[in-house]
Amino acid sequence: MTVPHISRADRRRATEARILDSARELFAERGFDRTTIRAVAAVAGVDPALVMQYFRSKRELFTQAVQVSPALPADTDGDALVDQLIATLGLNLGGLPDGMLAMMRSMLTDPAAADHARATLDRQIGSIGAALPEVEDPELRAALVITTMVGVTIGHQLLGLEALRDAPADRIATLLRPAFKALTEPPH
Amino acid sequence: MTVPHISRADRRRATEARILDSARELFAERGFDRTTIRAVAAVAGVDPALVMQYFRSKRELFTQAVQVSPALPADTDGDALVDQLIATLGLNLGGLPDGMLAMMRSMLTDPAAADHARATLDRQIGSIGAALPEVEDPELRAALVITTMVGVTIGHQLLGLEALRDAPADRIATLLRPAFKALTEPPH
DNA sequence: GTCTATAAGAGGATAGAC
DNA sequence: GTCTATCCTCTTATAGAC
Repeated sequence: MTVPHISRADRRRATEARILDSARELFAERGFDRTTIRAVAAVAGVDPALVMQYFRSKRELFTQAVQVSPALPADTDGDALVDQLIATLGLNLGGLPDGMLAMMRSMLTDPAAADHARATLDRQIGSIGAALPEVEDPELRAALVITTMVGVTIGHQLLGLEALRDAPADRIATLLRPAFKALTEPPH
Repeated sequence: MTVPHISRADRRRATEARILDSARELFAERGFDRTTIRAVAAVAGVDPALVMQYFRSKRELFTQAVQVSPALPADTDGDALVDQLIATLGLNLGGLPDGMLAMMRSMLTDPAAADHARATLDRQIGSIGAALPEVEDPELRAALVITTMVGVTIGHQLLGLEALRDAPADRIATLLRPAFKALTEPPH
């Protein structure tokens, strides 16, 4: 009977992953400052010192925890774009990955998270702006679309505003569609 | 020659106001957690212990610092509303009062600030929703308008996104107007 | 009334035992 | 490799001197 090959390296990776998951969860819930190494360790069921052993600092742990690909919008052009934006928003409202929530949660109070967020959002804005070639100020329009999504997501996921909490995601998407169209359309 | 009547009470009020201003400034810049009593005292040019003497705790200082009336939209109805929203946004982009910025800066990481923000935003949503009697889901639409303004304000004032930083406020307002109209209009 | 001194506690990081 | 013990810093808050 073959022994299952759970090497030390495997165990280590498993533990590391568990720590990372716990960290993401707590960072998403409380932000960078209020999340302690001790709390992360407690949730992961390990010793606090082990967390420091694996990741070298709290900052490093955070950096790795929020390292999630933000799913850049594929470069379709024109009308399909609005559909795609709405789809992305629907996903967002359905539940953003913890890594992304952690970044959003911390971006207003932690400078490093702010840099990360700025870079990510600027990239998305550039990408969307490039898909709007027929209008004036494509980048500005793209920025307004993205910040709208950020605002709605914050209101829904991070603040839990009454009027948004109960609303079904597809109803929100339906209402936002014409707004996005208006933002991305040339004046008629 | 009349002696200027600067009573002890007057001096005290002046000092208190200076502390409050410094606090607002720092809370708006760094958020609740990263603002220290010591830093507030330093900026105000007083002793840290004095800050504690006047306000009883850091929390109390914060509460008083963010106590700004959020300028509820007057209850006009229908089309004037969009104009008013745009005007408010224009003001926001021109520079929100520090008290408001402090609240926004902290609302994602400090539960008390989150409660305050939720209450304020819910109130504004209710007020705007009440001014949209002819459409379905007026509260949801109002929430989307408000969260859009929050998102744009965050991108502009708190994150300083490239594409928004350079844009003149009235250009932003012009682009957002049709989006707000779309959000507040019944389907045609 | 204002400041000095310090208590009290939290939390990140480290060294070394096992 | 994992945990114990501890260090060190920072910060709020308080007590008491001047």
